[in-house]
Amino acid sequence: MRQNAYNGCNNKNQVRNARMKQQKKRRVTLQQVAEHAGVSTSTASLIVRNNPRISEATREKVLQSMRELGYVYDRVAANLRSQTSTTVGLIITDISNTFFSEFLIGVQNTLEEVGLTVLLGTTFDSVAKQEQLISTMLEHRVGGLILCPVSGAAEETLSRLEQLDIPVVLAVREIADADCDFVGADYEEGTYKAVHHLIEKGHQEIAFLGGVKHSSTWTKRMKGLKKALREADLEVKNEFVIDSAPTREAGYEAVMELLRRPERPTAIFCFSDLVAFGVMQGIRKAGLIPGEDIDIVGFDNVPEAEISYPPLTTVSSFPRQSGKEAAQLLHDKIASSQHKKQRIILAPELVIRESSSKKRNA
Amino acid sequence: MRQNAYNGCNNKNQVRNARMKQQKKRRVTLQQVAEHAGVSTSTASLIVRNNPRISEATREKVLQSMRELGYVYDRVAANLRSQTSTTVGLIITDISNTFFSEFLIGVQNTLEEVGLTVLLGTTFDSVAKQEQLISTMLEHRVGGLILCPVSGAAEETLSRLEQLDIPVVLAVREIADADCDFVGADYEEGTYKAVHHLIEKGHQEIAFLGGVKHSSTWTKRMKGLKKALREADLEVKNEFVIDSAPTREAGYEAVMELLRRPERPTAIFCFSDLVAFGVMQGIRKAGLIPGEDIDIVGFDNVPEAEISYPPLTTVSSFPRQSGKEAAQLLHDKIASSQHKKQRIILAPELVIRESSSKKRNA
DNA sequence: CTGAAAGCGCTTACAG
DNA sequence: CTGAAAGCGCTTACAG
Repeated sequence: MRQNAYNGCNNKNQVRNARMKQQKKRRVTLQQVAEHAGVSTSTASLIVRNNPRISEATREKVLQSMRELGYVYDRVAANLRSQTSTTVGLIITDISNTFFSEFLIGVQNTLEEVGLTVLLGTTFDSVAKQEQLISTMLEHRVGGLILCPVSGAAEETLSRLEQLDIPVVLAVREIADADCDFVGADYEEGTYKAVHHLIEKGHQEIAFLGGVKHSSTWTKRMKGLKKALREADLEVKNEFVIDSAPTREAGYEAVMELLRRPERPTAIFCFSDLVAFGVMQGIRKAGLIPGEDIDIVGFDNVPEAEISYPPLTTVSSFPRQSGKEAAQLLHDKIASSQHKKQRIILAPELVIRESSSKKRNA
Repeated sequence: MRQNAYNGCNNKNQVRNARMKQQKKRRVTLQQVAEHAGVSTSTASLIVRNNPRISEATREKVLQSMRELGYVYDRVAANLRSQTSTTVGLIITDISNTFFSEFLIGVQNTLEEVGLTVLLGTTFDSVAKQEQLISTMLEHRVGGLILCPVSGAAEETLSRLEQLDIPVVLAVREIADADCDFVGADYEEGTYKAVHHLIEKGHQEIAFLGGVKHSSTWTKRMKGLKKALREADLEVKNEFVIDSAPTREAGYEAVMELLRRPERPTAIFCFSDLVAFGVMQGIRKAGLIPGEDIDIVGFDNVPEAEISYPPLTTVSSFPRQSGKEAAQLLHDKIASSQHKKQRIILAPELVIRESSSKKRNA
C-alpha cells in the first residue's frame, strides 16, 4: 500500500480502487525496462527475442531490470508490429466425444513444442456456429487453422479462408469438392475390416447405424461396407441402414427404430464408438444382450471402448496421432508458404473385443 | 492472376509465391475501407463497433465497402489500442477426463455468449507446465484466467497473478492458504453421501482409492469419509487407503496393490469415476466381479458412468454447471474490478447404479 | 553493439 | 455526424 502514502484516505474501497486503476492502466513496458537498465528500447527488444548479438553483460543487466519491474512480454503488440502470429485456431465438433479430446491432446502437445497457443472452438456440428467461430479466429489473427468441419460444410468456407491466405488443415472429415490439406483415417478400409470380421463370424444380416448421411465420413464407411458385403455376395439392406447424429443419444434412438422394424439384423456396425455405446444401451433396454444376441462393432477406439459393457470391438482411428499429424502439417504450412497440398491417411486397425467375439449359437 | 500481367513469367511457383507475399503482407485495413467508402477512419471505426451515432446511410455504405474489399476486423490491434482483451485463458489438468470436457463446454458456452474466446492449456498435473502456460497466457494478454490448479500448486502462483491485477477464478481444486474466487463441488459432503450409502448397505470394510494425498480435493474427501465412518463407529484403516494420480491407469494399479494386501475390503470408494473405471478393470482382472464381490462408488458422474460395466454408482459434481459458474464469475470480475471474493460450492448428488446396488450375500 | 524515428491496425480525445 | 493527430507496446530498418 505504499502508493497511498501521500494521502490520508482511510476508505478501504477507494484505496483499493486507486491501486487497481493504477496497476491496470500501467502494464510495465519494454521501454520502461530499457530506461531502468540504461539501454535503448531496441537493445531491450533484441534481448527479449534472444538475439545473440547482445553482450552477456547487458543482457543480464536488462533481464535483472525485467525481474525487478515484473515485466511481462506483450506478444500481442509484438505480433501486430511484425505481422506474425503465435496462435492457431482449432475448431472441433464435439469435445465431449473422447475421440476429439484425444485429437486435441495430439494437437496441443505438438503446437506447444513450437511455441504456438491454441484458440479452441466447438461447433456442435452447426454450420452457423462454425462460420462464426472462423470469423472470430480470423479477427484474433490466428496464424493458421485446424478445422474438423461440420457435416454440412461447403466449399465456400474454404475459399473464404484461401482468399485471406491463411493456412488451413482439414481433419477427420473432408469437404466435398475441396482441394485442401487433410489428415484423417482411412474410413473405407476401416469399415471394410470391421464388416469383413463380422462376415467371417458368419453374420449375413448386418446393419449400419449412425452418422450423417452423405457426409464424407459416412459415405466412406458406406463404401467399405458395400465392398465387404459384395465380396461375400451379400447386399446392403436399406431397412438396416439408419443415419443419425454421431452421438450416443442418437445411437440409442437409431437402434430403437431399428428394433421396431419387421426384420432384425444379427450384427450392427456403428458409425463411431459413441454411437455404439448408445446402441448397446438400446439393445439392453429392449431386453437383448449386446455381444450375444446382437454383435456390435464401433469405430475410433476411444479409451472407454475398453471398459464398456461388454468391451467394444472397434476400429482404431488413432485420434491422438491424427492430432499430432494435423498440427505438424499446419506448422509446416505456416513456416513455408511453398507447401504443396498433402493428404495424410492413417491406416486403421481392427481391435476385437467381447462385443463381437463370443461363439454364435445360430 | 491479374497482378502478374506486367511480367511474362510462366513459372507457376514464382507466380504463386508473388501472389502469396502480396496477400500476406496486405491485410485490408480499416483505413482502406474508409477511403473506399469516402469517410474518415474514425467513422469507419465507430461503425465496426456498432456505435449508433452513425447514420444508417453511411453505415450501409461502409459495410458495403467492407464486403467488397473482404475486410476482416483486427481485434488484436483494437485490443492493444483500447487496453482491453477479448480472450480468456482456461487451464485444466487433463482433457481426456470427460469431467473436464464437460467443464470446458460449460465455460465455452458461457464465454461465447459474451464475446470472449478461450485460450486453452493442459497441464497434465505438472507444476512446471502450469507456470509456463500461465506465462504464455499473460503474454497473450488474456483478460482473465480460469485455473484448475495442479495438485502441487502453491500460493505463489496466485500472488504473481494478483500483482498483475489479472482476474482469476480457481475451479475444481483449491490452493492451500489462498484467498481466491473458487467454483467447485462440496467434495466432503459428496463423499459423505457415498460412504454413508455403502454403510447403510452393511459395509464395514471400506477402502478409499486414488487421488493425490494432501491435495485439497483429496483432503476434503478424506474428511467426508471419516465423518461417515465415525457416525457408524467405524474407522479409517490405513491399509485401505491408497493414493494415486487421478487417472484410470493409476486406479488400476491402486486396486492391484490393494488386493495384494492381507485384508480385503467389501467396498471401495474411488476418488473419481476415472479411478473407479480402472479399479473395476483391476477387480475383474483379479477374477472378482465389481458390484457383486466388491461394491464400487465413483465421483463426478461423467457420461460414461452410465454405460460402464456395471453402471457405476457415483456422486454427481455437475461439471458442466461448474464450468458455467466459473465463466460467469470470471466475466463478472472482469467487468467490475470492485468484485469481492466469492466461493460457489455446488451441492453434490448421489446417483445409485448397479456397481453398488445388488443385494449382498454376506 | 546502440539510438532515434517510423509504423503494425486500430481507438481515443478533441475540435469542428 | 466527421476529420486530423496522437498513441497502445512492440519491431524494423537505418545510421552510427
